[in-house]
Formats: sequence, structure tokens, C-alpha cells
Amino acid sequence: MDATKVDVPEELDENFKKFLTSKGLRVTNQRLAIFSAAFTCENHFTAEDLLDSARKLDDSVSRATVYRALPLLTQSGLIREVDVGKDYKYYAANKDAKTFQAQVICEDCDTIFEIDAPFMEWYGKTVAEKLGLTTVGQRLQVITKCHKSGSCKNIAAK
Amino acid sequence: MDATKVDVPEELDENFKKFLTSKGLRVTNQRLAIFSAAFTCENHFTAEDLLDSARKLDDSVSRATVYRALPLLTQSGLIREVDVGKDYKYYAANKDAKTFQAQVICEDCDTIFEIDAPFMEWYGKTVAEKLGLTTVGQRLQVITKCHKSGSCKNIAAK
DNA sequence: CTCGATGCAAAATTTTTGCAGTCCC
DNA sequence: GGGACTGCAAAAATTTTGCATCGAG
Repeated sequence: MDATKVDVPEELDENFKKFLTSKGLRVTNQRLAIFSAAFTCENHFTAEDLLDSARKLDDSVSRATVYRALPLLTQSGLIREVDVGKDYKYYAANKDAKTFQAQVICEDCDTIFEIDAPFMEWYGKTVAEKLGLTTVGQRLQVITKCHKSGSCKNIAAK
Repeated sequence: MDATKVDVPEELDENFKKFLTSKGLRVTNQRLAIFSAAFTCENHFTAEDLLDSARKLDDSVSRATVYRALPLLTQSGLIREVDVGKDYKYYAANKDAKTFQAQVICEDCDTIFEIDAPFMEWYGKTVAEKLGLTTVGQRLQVITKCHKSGSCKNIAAK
């Protein structure tokens, strides 16, 4: 689709730089590489995936820096953490979707589908309000099996 | 409420033994201690909590045995895993509640509330069906903060 | 220049596993 | 008595951290 190394929209790149400077943090090559890598990853990715991708842009990026950058990226709202109950965490770029997303997680082939579930916003707030608590986040996940039938790959390709 | 070490209903104890023998597994003192401990834990517990409790009943119980027993306990349906997005897993005895449960998780004081959410059964099955996948589990969680106001403890005591 | 950021390797955390000895059936 | 089970300690796997050095502002 393009021949350049980085196909992250200029605008997002600027947003990230603004975020860093507004927090008094420095704009480093490593942070930019990690950020770009996060946005070139197709779907969901792990810290290790991100390290691999970022190193393709800047091979000086270390694992520690990736782990130190991830909280910054989530705090900036540019990526979000997607905990699917595995031993390691997944992340995804916040490309679009401002409504609440549920995940359908296929155990057989490690596929994660994001599904719009706007009514959940209401559900969580209602439940928490009844208990007198402040809602800070919600998670709605359906765990499935495709029995390696390949149906997940088909749907994902759709 | 009682003076004996173990206050697990005789009936449940028998269920666990039956489960073990039906699978061709052996009934050992360690497994019984772990099982009893799981049912004497008030709310949700971690593997480490379970180890501590089990050791009060039988101090020969080792960490490895707890970790090896947990899959058996969940497979038997007597306890269930409750993944709340922390680095370690929580478990809870399946004392009652046959309907789907959602969790309200207070980040400030590590409290987990179980809430009946029967309609979720329908939601998950519908979504997965549309994708042609088989549902094997669901997770609905609301993450909250009580700002250490003590409201969680009050609700829990209710 | 200065102090935040980085890479490296060691540490921390939770869970798993290999092995020699134990004890249930 | 045989083989499943156990405890121990080492290993795995992911994430965090200390420290000397580097480099952005």
C-alpha cells in the first residue's frame, strides 16, 4: 500500500509528540519508533510483538523501553490495553471506534474480534451507581472456539 | 460459627471425592485440605491465599500441589476461575449462583463483587452465533474506584 | 550542560516442571 | 507393590528495576 517505512498519519504522530511535550517528556527516536510500530500493527499486539515491530524501524529499541513506553501510549489515549485473560497483555491502536467495544476471543486460534457494544456503557454505570462507586472501565468478553475450522481467519479477512 | 477446623458440608466433600475417583485420580490429604480451604475462604482468593489456608489444615501442602490441584477443582465445577485482569488469577467457590455472574472490581481496595447478570448469557451466545463460533465462556466486568472511602467494605459487610 | 531516557542484565512475580522419594489403592 | 502424587528447587515467562551511559532540549 506504500513504500515508506512508516505509514502513520502525520497528524497522529503530531498528537503523540504534543502529548510527550505537554507532559514534559522528551521526544526520542525510540519512542517514535514504538509509537509508529503500534500503528502499523494490524490488529492486537503484545509487548513482544511491539518490540519486534519497533526494532524494524529502529534496531536500538530495547525491551525495557517498550515496557516503559506502553503506559505512556495508553495514557495518551492513542492505544488501549486489551486484557483477554492471558498471561501477557494485548494492546491495540485506537484508530477509530469511540463507542464501547466488546471482544470475542477465539481460544483455538488466538483471534480477537472487536465488536461495538454501546449499551454496555449504560450497564456499567448503572450497576456501579447502585453501589455508590465510580466506574473507571468495563470489560465484556465472549470466549469462543472455532475448532481450528478456519472460520476465524475467514471472518477476520472479511 | 463453629469450632472445628473444617466447616465444609459433608455433601460437597463427597462430591469432590467422587469427582476424583471417577477420573481415576487419588484422594490425598493434600487435595482434601486444598479443597476444604477453598470452601472456607470467604470471598475470592488467589493461589497464594489458598496455599496459606490449606497449610493451616495440613502443613505439608506445597505450592506446586496447589497449582496442580486448581485445574482439578475448576474442572470439577466446584470452584471457578475469576480473571479480573491482574497479574495473578482469582478463584471463588461455586457455593450457589447458577446464573451468569458479572464482577464489579474496585481498584482502590481490591474488592470483587459478584452480580447476577442473566441476560448476558443471551448476549454472548447471540454475538458468537452471528460469527459462527461456539461460546465457551463470557466475562463481564465493571472496574470502579471507591477512593478508599470505605464504601466497598460497607457494601461487602451488608 | 543537565537531567531525563536508554540499554543491559539482574531481579521480581506468578506459574510450571523435572526428579527423587512417598503413599494411595 | 506399582504407579500416581508430592515437595523441593530450578526453570519459564512476562514485566520491572538499578545503574552507568547517552542524548534531547
